Amino acid sequence: METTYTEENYLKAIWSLSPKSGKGVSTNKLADRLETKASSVTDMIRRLSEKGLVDYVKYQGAKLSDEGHEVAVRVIRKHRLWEAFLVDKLGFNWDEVHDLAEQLEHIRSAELTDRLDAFLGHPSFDPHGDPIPNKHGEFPQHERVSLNQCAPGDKVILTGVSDSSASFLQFLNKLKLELGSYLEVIERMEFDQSVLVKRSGGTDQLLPSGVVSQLLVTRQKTSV
Amino acid sequence: METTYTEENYLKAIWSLSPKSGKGVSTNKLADRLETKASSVTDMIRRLSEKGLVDYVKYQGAKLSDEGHEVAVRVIRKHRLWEAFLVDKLGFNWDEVHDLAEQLEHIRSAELTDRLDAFLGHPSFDPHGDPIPNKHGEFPQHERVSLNQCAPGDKVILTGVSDSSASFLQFLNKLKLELGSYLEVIERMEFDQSVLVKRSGGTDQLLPSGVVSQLLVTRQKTSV
DNA sequence: ACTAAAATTTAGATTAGCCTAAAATTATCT
DNA sequence: AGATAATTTTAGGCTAATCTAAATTTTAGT
Repeated sequence: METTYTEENYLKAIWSLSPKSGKGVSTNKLADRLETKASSVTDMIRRLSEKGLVDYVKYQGAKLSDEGHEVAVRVIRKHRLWEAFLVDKLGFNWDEVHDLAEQLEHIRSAELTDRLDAFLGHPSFDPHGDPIPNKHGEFPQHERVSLNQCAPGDKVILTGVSDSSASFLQFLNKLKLELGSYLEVIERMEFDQSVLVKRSGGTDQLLPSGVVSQLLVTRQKTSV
Repeated sequence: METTYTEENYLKAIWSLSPKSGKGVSTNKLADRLETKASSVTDMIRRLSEKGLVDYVKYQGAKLSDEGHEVAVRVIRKHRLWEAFLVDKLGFNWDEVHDLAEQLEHIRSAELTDRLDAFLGHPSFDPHGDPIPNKHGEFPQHERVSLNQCAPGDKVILTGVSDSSASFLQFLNKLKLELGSYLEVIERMEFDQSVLVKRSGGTDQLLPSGVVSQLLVTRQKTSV
């Protein structure tokens, strides 16, 4: 089955917006994500449905079919591998690579993808900390939680962010936070829900609640 | 100026088919190269002409404008750099990479192109021996020398002959040598000054000294 | 030079992806 | 439940890139 760039972008958007409930993704949400109009989305969804890539019932949003899911995961794999390449090999900053990967993810060649994967040493996570599915579409095991959900005493590694906007990523740079950063939760401030953490150097740092809620971490050790 | 993939492919085709005479490239030649119909070519040429990328006079073919030439060379630069990447870094064979490079050449990012260039060590030639223009669009100097003057280890492209007699050219055909052929000098035989070379397929071939002295080559990479 | 052949352009259609405006459906609020 | 708001779909059009078939222009042969 041949898919166009645009179709792949729709499938990817449906994948990432799909609620755990198993419900369809609404037309407006897709239009919003894809920066297009609801009517265009309806159009495309119907075409994807005719191709068997999406299950679609009028007024009930779009769900990926098994085949659509496969295509979406393949594109996501390529996106994340290219991001890893751009950062690890070409020296880009992790906040500069998204738009480039949006282009590179559509290059068609399973052989290229697999060779790139090998060249990079079969990485499990991309520079944003997102998991990279393997060639069979399987995601690596990992349990990530929001820093919000951590208790004083938790020792964690920053493995991802919920907000990938440039302004947020630049703010993180200012805070000297990056993927792989080690943090120990000291205390959550009652006053405004900001969180005091200890950094690997031993220095303390106060993280505003707006930041805390966007940080995804993997627990190294849970207190209590 | 924004250019679509298709426009870039047209510009590239015009570039590579442009005769030295300075005449335009004919509609049919372009249709042939681009595997499309003459009427489609006329259409596109007119659009490129309106954009100022091509100089076009009805029935007289297409010539690149200065701006069109710039665009074409930028695409060619990307194509050849990606080919070098695929072969040198990912281990593809040089005859497997063309179609992939046809996709990758359209990735839009001067920054990426320049970083890739640096990552590859600013190569002057791609795996097919074609010169890679630098970021200013300048092609590397190619100095032609007689194959006689090459040392073992030199990697060269056949770019000319000193003897244009029919009998010599027919002999070259027999030897399957043509302009653009890639050769790696293995050894010069003391006995009769014939030269052992490795051809692109990996096979060795012995060239009699009479032939060697008439072949003009461009060094891709000099040993020593 | 004239005519036949070849090359090129024009005319009119098609498809993917998008748009606006209007109509239809579903959700929400008293 | 009924009215209104929000969401979604339909209808009708647009553009880029392509096609076929017909018309035009150039080239080549005698």
